[in-house]
Amino acid sequence: MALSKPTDSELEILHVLWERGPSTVRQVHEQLSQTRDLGYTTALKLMQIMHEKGLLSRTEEGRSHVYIALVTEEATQRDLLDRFVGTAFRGSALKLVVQALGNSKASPAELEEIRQLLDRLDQAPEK
Amino acid sequence: MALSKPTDSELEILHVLWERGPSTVRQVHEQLSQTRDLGYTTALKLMQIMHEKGLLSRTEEGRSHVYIALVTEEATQRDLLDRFVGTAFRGSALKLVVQALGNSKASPAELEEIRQLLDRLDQAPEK
DNA sequence: CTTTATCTACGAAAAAATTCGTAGTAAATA
DNA sequence: TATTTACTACGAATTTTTTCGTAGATAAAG
Repeated sequence: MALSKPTDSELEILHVLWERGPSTVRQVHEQLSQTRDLGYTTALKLMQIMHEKGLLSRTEEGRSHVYIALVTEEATQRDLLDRFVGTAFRGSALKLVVQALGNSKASPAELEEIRQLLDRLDQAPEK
Repeated sequence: MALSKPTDSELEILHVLWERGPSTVRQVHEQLSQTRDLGYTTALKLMQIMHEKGLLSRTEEGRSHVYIALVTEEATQRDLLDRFVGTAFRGSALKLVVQALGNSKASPAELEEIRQLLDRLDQAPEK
């Protein structure tokens, strides 16, 4: 069964948890509210919902809860990317890559990194 | 002024119009309903809304309307990709490319195409 | 002990996106 | 001409996502 796609807000919270590691609502809210207007109980509610959905686990720590992401950043990105390639690029990962490289101002070092990845893909075409 | 991001449903309709060219609601609905359950008036309403938003233009053709996408597939993909890199990959186009290449089973020819693109980017680092 | 601060839980409003029914109209058909 | 068919327009119900206020509980501070 495929995970349900996290909403944009849920993704914001996941980012904080991935970055900070296990965190309280207070901590997550503090970080998010630096870049955007968000009430404390809004963050709380979101995290409660994410907990219900199985996206986060939590442990009691004194009178507050410490939340932990139950999905990894990598798995989530893989999943979101798959969907995105499907909906926005009609399934063509190649087109997406070309577009992404075209848009981005990648440094020579980064371009080199991609070359090396391509070489590895050539050598190991088998899954 | 930034375009507003098309919703998932709107994107589906845009795909049909990009593929078929100018089309009536009937034609769009026929195609969409092959892969998903969607009422005729739902498609109609969506296209009317998209017309109001300036995403589509339309001309009367007999007693029906022929709709045309006012945004190109390329521009839309560029815009969606920018947002997506931001929200899902925290702005790192490189990570997205690496992930996309890793997931996809690209053919040697496609890998070669990407190499050539990288070469062009090397040679023309100036915007 | 009383007040204040800090939590969670919960309900529900608000906003955004999706869906469809009904009405009205005009063309096509019987 | 009467009926059926194929459209659009429009209002509104539904669903999903986001947001927050209020209540209750417990710890900390006065």
